[in-house]
Amino acid sequence: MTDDPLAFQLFTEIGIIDQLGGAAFERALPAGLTRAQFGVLQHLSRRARPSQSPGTIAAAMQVSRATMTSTLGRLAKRGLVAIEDDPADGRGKQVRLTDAGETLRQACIAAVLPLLPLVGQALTAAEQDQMLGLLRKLREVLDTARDAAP
Amino acid sequence: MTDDPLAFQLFTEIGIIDQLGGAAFERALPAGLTRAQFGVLQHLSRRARPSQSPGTIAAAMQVSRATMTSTLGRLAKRGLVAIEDDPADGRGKQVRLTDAGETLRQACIAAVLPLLPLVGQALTAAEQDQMLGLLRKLREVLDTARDAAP
DNA sequence: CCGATATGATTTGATATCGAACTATATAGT
DNA sequence: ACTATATAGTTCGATATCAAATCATATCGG
Repeated sequence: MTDDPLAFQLFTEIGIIDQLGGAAFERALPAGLTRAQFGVLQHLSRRARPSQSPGTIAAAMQVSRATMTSTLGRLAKRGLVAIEDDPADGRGKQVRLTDAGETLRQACIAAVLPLLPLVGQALTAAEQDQMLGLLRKLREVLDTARDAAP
Repeated sequence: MTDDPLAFQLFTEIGIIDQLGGAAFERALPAGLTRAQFGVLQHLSRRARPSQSPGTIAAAMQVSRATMTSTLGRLAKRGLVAIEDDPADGRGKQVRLTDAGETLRQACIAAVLPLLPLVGQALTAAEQDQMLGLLRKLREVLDTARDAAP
């Protein structure tokens, strides 16, 4: 069970943590919001530009445009974002957070904050820092490899 | 963008790495096999017991029984595993790897090995070791929290 | 100016995943 | 023995995700 190559084990652990952490996260989120949906709200609220194209958001979230179409559709149906035609480009759309979206986003933050100490229970601040550095290095290489391969 | 709590950033990186790594992995896998399917083949081949119940496999893979029903169904349809009634328990099933499944599993390993050096490109062996230790600590806490919460 | 190519978004069809409801069998408790 | 409860597996309806195909509009080249 532990005779796999180190790299294999790394991805196994990462996959499990993503699953466990994501599940805990969504359990805490109000109103049946999903991680993907919260991610979009969070992304939109952090941007200086009040409105972005679906493609830009998809790239930032590292998902395909097809996925983003579907997620944005659900958010729009709940009135959390507004999607309008881009006046500057007939093909494009522009997405912005509505007031309801911003309100719910803040509620999500509040709902999720209590989970954070859990990480502190596992790792000291120094360890978290260290881990973040390692994860970033790994992510950058994977990112580069992806751009190169297809 | 980086003013999130550390723990937040950790999970963000982990999510992205899981996505990028998983995508690269599945691109390398032959015959449109998925990570989930490969995981089951791999799990079955590593066990001393030649046959396991769906529930046991689901627990080992950290997914719900419902998910495993669906994945096993697809594997069985391709003849990679055999599913039979458990003679000792009228409710249960027993799953085992077929010869075709074992053959394909080995092909998967061969197809995927070339990806591993990618990790070495990002992290030294010592760093990988360190990271694995940190990931395991985090996973264990999340695992315990999950068992406690529901 | 127009045909060729590129780009933005959507649709379609597949897989994974979950929780909840359901079926069938097993086990416990009295 | 019989009812109550627990467990194994499946089914259902959502969501996320992707690749490929499609549609509309932009842009480029000549």
